[in-house]
This record gives sequence, C-alpha cells and structure tokens, in this order.
Amino acid sequence: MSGTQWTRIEEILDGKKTDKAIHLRGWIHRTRSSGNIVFTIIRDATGTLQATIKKDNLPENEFEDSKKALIESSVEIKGTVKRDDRAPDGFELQVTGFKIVNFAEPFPIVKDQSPEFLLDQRHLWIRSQKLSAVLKIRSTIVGAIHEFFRNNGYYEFDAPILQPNQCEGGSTLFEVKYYDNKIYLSQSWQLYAEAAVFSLEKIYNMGPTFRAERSKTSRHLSEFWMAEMEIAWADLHDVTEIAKDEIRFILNKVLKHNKRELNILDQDIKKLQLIAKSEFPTITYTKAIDILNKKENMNVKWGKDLRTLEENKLMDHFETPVVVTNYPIEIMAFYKPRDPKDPKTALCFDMIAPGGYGEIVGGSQRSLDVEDMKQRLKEQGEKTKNYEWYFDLRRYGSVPHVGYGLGVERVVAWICGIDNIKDAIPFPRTLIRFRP
RNA sequence: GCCGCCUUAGCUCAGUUGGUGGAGCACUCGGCUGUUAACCGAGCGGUCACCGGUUCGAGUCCGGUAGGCGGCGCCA
Repeated sequence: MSGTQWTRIEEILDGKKTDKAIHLRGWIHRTRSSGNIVFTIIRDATGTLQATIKKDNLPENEFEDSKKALIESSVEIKGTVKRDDRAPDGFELQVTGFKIVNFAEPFPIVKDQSPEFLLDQRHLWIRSQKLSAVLKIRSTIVGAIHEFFRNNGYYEFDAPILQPNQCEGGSTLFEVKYYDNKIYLSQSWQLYAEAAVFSLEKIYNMGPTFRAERSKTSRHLSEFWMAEMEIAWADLHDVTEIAKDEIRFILNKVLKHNKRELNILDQDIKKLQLIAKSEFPTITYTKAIDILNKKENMNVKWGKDLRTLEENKLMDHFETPVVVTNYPIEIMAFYKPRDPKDPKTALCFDMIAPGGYGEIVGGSQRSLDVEDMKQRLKEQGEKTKNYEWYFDLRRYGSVPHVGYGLGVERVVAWICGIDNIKDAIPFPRTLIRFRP
C-alpha cells in the first residue's frame, strides 16, 4: 500500500473530507451487523468514525471478513465520506473496500470491568478512549513544562538517577545493588541542582522519581515524574509566584490543545478556564490552621503537619490552587531554613490543588547554615560525612537560592479530573503493583 | 505500620432458612438492509480462591492460609 494517501479520522470529523473518496486505517472499536449491512466503528489515534459496509458495495469475501472481524482487529479500508445524521458523530464512511491487516482474538476487555482487571490488562487498556485522552493531555502538560522554563531562560540540567544520598528521608529509598556497593534510586534532583545553580543560575528538569513510601492511596505512586526547578539569587516569595505562573501556563496549553480530550473526560472546561485566569492566594500555615479551627470547628494543634483531611477541608474555602507557606520547622527536611522573621517556621511552601488532589508542588528556600543542617541530619540518624560535597556548595561563594518540585501525575490527575493517580501514568508502579 | 472490606463462568455480578449453582456481557451457530456498548433464538462456558472443621448434607456456618481492594499515616 505504499504511495497510498491515508486520511486521519480527525480530518473527517472536522468536515474536510466530506463527499471525498479516501483510504483509512485503524482498529475496530465496535462492530454490529444486521443481515446485509455492517456498522463498524473505526478508531485511530485521532478519533472514532462509523464505517457503513453494505453487501453490494464491495467484494463478497471482504464483506464476509467485515462480519467476522472481532473488536480490535486492525483494518485498511476505502470508501466515501458522507454526512449522515444517523451516524454517531454525524459523519460516516461508506465502504467500498475492506482489508483485514490482523484478525484479533476475542478482546479480554468487554462491557463490565473492575479497576483491578483493567490494571492487569493495562497493555490493552491504554487503547481506551479515556486513557488515550489522559495520555494526550499528559503529553501536552510535559511539553508545556519544558516550554515554560525554556521560554523564561532556564537551562535543562540532568542529575544522576543512581544517588548515594537521601534527600527526603531515608526510610523511603529504593536500594539498588551497585557492583559491590549499595546505591539508591533518586528521590529528588535537588541536591545536584544546588551544585549546578552556582554555574547556570536558572535550571529545571523533569524525570522519574522513586519513593518507597508504603502508601496505598489514590494520590501515591512509587515511580512518578517530578518537574523540578532551582534558581539562584531568589527567595521564597519569588518562587511561589513562578510556581503559580507555571500552573496557569500548563492549564492554558491544555485548554488550547485538548478541548476534545477534556470533553471525553467530562471535565468542566469553564471551571478550568476560570482557574487559568485567576490569582492564586498565598497563606501561611498558621493562617491555614486558623481557618480550620475557626471556620471548620476543627481542633488542629499548631506544629502538626496538615493531613489529607485537613487539606481537603481547607480547600473547601478556595476555588483555585492555594500556596501555603511557613510550615513548622520541626516537621521539615534538613535543607529547609528557618524564617528569621518567624523562627518557629521554615521558608517553605506547598501548593495544594482543589478537589482533593492534594499537594501538587512543594518547595523551599535552601539553608545556607552548614552547622544547622549537620545538626538536623544527625537528629535523623544520618551520617553527615556523605553530605560533605553538599556543604562545600555553602563554602565557595554561596548565594540565596530556592527551588520546588511539581508532581506531574498529580497535575495530570487534577486537570483531567480522574479519581486515581494510577490513570495519570501509562504503567503505574505502586506498593503492590508492578506488572505489566 | 494501623483500620475496614472482598474472592462464585473469560469479564461484571445475583445466589433466600444449609437441601442437585444462575443472569447479563464476551465467544460460536442461525435470523434481520440504518445500527448507536443494536435486537431475536439456540449453544458453549464452573476445583463456588485454598486448607481444615461442624453437619445426613456447606457457595451458604466456624477457624486458618493466600491473593486483591479501599482508607489513614507519610509525601509530589
């Protein structure tokens, strides 16, 4: 079939091929027959279209094949595009040639499926309309993140995935055999970014991140993608505004390129448009506790981290993502510095998404106080010797610097409105599930 | 780590007081010239997760084991 001009279903649905003879290739999405007529819904990467196959319009054996072919068989067909109100999308292909590329065996995924079964069949389920829509939006989001930082003068900087140190706490590291030694899968790009920020000043990266947290929730993955940034000569306030701009930039890109997919996912486009135009509020942790205790009649003690329940209650008061700053210093990682204006708190922030999607961004200024960091690492039972290279960064022309990480799957899940983060990545890895 | 729930056909589920295991979908065969996850008729399909106990008799009651799911904690 070399030399054949293949039409994409998108072009047909856009009305560009009406009354034209075309060639189409794809997969059988649905099929039903009625005596001398077969209706087959054809799917390609751009959409679905009804093909109407009448016995008299094509060779006998091709008609018989079209009756026999099961769902997910791959096909090459030719015919004429017609407007027809009886067709599901208002267009159909009246078929004059029907060639089977591969007769599919009975497809295991049928009408009723449980989430577990679909995860077992993930390699086949990613063909579904819902997952393809999510994957297209994910592709837009990943592209938007690169574009946002490159537009704003950042360099992409790559750190090792195999790392000797912890960043976010030792108990959640995945240990890997490294010749005769032990090494760990990256929990964060940050420590290496802090080395590079003194030469490149503005850097970002997006890549896989591994956390062996024993979490069984709709918001956790053991392997997820994090988009991180690090910038010199900046403070906490600067970076919270950059994070807000980034989220709005991502939203606008999705709204521009993925209206069709958002509709397939039943997402409220108007609501997303409103968020993309809004200012996101910044409040302190102390203010958040205040809202919970006064307006929600809760009894949250100052000093405790905000739990899922508290975050969700807090978000009932906001339509947009919210930045929460200045968490208590005791519950923060060793590299987050004390706020001189409010010494009980750290110069750090989380951005919380509405709708129960939780923390989508987390970041902080970076401590410049070597003795304080050593002290806090010791309290966690860490060997400070492994961090000497990191402390060197404070000894040779240190400057204020700051950075954050954005959870790609959480942003995908929030924008797509899907109820489990597992559907925001093609092949999820969780506490229990690591196949296929 | 803590708490709760589930396991019956390839898939989704029902199964009454303990008395010879059902439906829908899928698949096969037949019918139908406009279907919208089509419809009509027939067929195929079972170690009721596994091990043990109670009982004349267990899918059903009791105990254990395995696998799975959800939530919390922790985090992006």
